Amino acid sequence: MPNPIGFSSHDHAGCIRGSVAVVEAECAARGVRLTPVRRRVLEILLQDHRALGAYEVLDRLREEGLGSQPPVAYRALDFLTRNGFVHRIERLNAFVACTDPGHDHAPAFLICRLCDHVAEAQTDAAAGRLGQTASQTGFEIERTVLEAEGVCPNCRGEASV
Amino acid sequence: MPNPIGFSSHDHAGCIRGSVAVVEAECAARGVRLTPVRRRVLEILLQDHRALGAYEVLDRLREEGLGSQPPVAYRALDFLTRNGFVHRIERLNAFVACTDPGHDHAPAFLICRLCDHVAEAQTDAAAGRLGQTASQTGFEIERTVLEAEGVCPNCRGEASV
DNA sequence: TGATTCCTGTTATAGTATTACATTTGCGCG
DNA sequence: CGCGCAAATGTAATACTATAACAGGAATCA
Repeated sequence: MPNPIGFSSHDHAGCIRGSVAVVEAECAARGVRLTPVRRRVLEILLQDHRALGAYEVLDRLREEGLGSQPPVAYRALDFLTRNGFVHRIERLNAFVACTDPGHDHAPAFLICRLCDHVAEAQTDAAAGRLGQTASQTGFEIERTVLEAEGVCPNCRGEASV
Repeated sequence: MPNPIGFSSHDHAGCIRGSVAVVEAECAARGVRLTPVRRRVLEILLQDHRALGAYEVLDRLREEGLGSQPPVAYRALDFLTRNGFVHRIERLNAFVACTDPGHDHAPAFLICRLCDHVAEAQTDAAAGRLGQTASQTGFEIERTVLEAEGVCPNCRGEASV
């Protein structure tokens, strides 16, 4: 998959089907279960390339009778993030579907503060300047969070600050 | 100031006095007010090179009779972060005093998941791979969050995973 | 079929953050 | 001086985010 999906139009229905299929295959390969709730949460997140809060996800589940209490949503989100199918956006306390499930990667995000859309990119932050500082001091990096906030190309066109 | 303070011992009392003095001068220069609550919150954060949650800060304020409701702490923290004297750690929903107040900079953090200490470093993430992706797509980066989670040199020595 | 493990349902509660409005303080200016 | 504005604080109420704890159900495998 090329790089920064999220701010440009594309075959969205196909994009959803494709991702679900990949995740299904990955789950089978890893011997973990993509249960109905988990699958539905993934689909909900795939609908938008937007970050949704856990309670937004929960609201949708409720409408569909798939569970109505917070732990239902949090557990599904936890499963999906543990397996790399969904990423958590720390800056927003929210979640987005991974645009490239199946490959291990250190994700980075471009977050539009106007429309809340999120694009996923790749990072090698741990290899750069921060990585040098870390190795100099003996700090062992296990995970990096890299999130850039700003204005996306679509919103830049539309005047408003 | 050299680089990664936070995991090594140093003249801490002096470090606090120095930072407060710099912040005082900056406030005067910018025509903003370092009120008693704001000053105290800064000092509280300077005590540790640890990230404190807003409610931890609030507890200390309460003990000292400086305000007892959440907005008191949040407003002071907001002032301090707006002015770059304190940074917010998104990963922890918490706050640390800046180790180099007075200079505009894009901070990055090394967060130890065992002892919760935080070291501040510099970043140029917006110039690296993520910056390329951004400029290719027309995304305008305003701010970056770069936080690395792992194990600090002190905790690595002490066996426990 | 029974044991085990993983998943789900539900209640309750903990932790983080903001809105709204009343009051006070600092400060420039007539 | 004292009026008036802007900024800061005090306080109550509430919204949003997340987890603990335990009971029950479903899939898997000996």
